Order: sequence, then C-alpha cells, then structure tokens
Amino acid sequence: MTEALIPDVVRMDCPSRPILEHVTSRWGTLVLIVLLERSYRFSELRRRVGGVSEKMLAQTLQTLERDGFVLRDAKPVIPPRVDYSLTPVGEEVARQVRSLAFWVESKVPAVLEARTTYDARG
Amino acid sequence: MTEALIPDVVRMDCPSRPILEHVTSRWGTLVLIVLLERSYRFSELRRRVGGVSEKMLAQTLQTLERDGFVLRDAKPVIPPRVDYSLTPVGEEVARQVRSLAFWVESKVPAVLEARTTYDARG
DNA sequence: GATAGTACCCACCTTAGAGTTAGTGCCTCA
DNA sequence: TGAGGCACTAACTCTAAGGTGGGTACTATC
Repeated sequence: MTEALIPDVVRMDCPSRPILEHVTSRWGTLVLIVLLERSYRFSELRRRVGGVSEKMLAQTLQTLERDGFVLRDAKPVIPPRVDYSLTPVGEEVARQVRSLAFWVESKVPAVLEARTTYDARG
Repeated sequence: MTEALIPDVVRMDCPSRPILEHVTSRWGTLVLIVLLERSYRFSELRRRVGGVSEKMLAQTLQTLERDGFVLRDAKPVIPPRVDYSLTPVGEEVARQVRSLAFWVESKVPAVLEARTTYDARG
C-alpha cells in the first residue's frame, strides 16, 4: 500500500483547496495571527493589521467566520460594538500559521542573501 | 519586557510579508508540497499540480528559486531537461505548509458543516 | 453645531494576477 | 511526413482582487 505523502489538495477539484486558500490568503494569515493574541473589535483589528482596507478586512472576516474559524459577537448597543475572536478550530490553524510566519521571519536574512546571489547570476 | 506574541509581519513594511506571501500563494503552497515528495521535471510537475498553467508554474518556480527555497538544475542536453527540487531551507517551509494542508484536509467536514450553519442563519 | 468615532454596506474604478495563444529548436515516435 | 513532447518566453486578453469614496444611524466630545 502507498503512503499518502501528498495531500489531495493538489487535485483541482479537492474541497480543501479553497479552504487552504482562505487561511493562507494575504489578509487571512495576518488576521488569524493577530486574533491569536486576544479578541479584537473591528476598527482595532484594522489598525493592528497594517495596510488592510475596511472592505478587505470585512470580507476576510466573513469568509473566516463562514468557514468556522472566527467568531463574531455583535452587541446590540449604540455605537455598535462587535468583537471578533477565534473558535477552537480557528485557534488551531492560527497557531500553525503563526509558527510559519515566525519561521519565515527568522529566515529573512537567508532569503535576502539568496536573492542577491540569484540576481547577480542574471 | 513584552513577549513577541505577534510577528512583525503584521507591519506593512516588514520584509517578511512578501516572503510569506510567496510560500502561501495559491500555486506556491502546492508546488512546495509536491516537491517534498521528490524532485520533479517541469512538465511532470505541471501534471502533478492540478490546474496550474505553464505560465504560472514557471513564475512560481522562479520566485521560489529566487527566495532560495527551490533549486533549479538545468542539464545541457537536447531535448532540455530541468529538474526542480527543494533546498534544505525549502524543505523546512514545505514541511510546515504540508502539515497545514493535511490539517485543513482533516477539517473539511467541520468547515462544510460550519458553512451550512452560517448560510442557514442568512 | 461641528467633527469624529463605531461597524459596516454599496457602487465604482483601477490594477495586478492569471489564463490563452503562439512560437522557439531540437528530438522521438508513428 | 507530421504529430507531439520538452522547457520555456512573449504578447495579448480577461477577470477577480483590491482600493476609493460615499452613506447609515447614533453618540460623545470639543
């Protein structure tokens, strides 16, 4: 019997592919990482995640909520107050994404060096 | 002193952000996962990674090579033969990405259920 | 009274990512 | 003889991602 070395995600029609794309999306990763720290309100989160627009943040939060990674708690008060946090499942992904991000940060010098070598070779 | 719970990657100007985007990009993840199995030739890889176009595969491989994650070995023969493999650093990221992909696959049922719940609530 | 903040939604527009097609030079197989 | 594979590149097109600016309904602060 063959061992599953490669996930089915390499197959075009695999349902896991869009999910993986959601958590590894440009803003998805950052939102997950930040929410791992604590729960955040919308505008707070927007300030924390550098460079995200309101539209993109709202969109990202919606898809992550729909997939069951993020919990949205809207309090019926004025002015509106909405708290975003991670679900247990969301916390699991977020940890993996964060460790990946930390790892990448630790490798920045190596990558920069690799690039100059690559660029020098034309 | 404060502990670094959140990577600098949340900052707009952090150099690690584009690197993270490369490895978490749509085709980047899949290429890394597949190359973890063994080295591949270009067309072989294209067939393995479902749905990728020649252009995108070439582009993805170039950025991953430039960042020092992928090794390109072009043999001066006719017809051309080019083997792509992971560098030691590339293997490290690839493992993390693959475990993330595996994890996501295992959570597909949970996500699907979360979605129906979400959609039902309108 | 005016400005700013809250948590968004909506419509418009731009741009970057991605797909399509064609072409290279040489080979192998039918 | 021609069809197809190899590993691409360049040019063209198109679509979806993302940004911009407006509006909502109400409050708190200056």
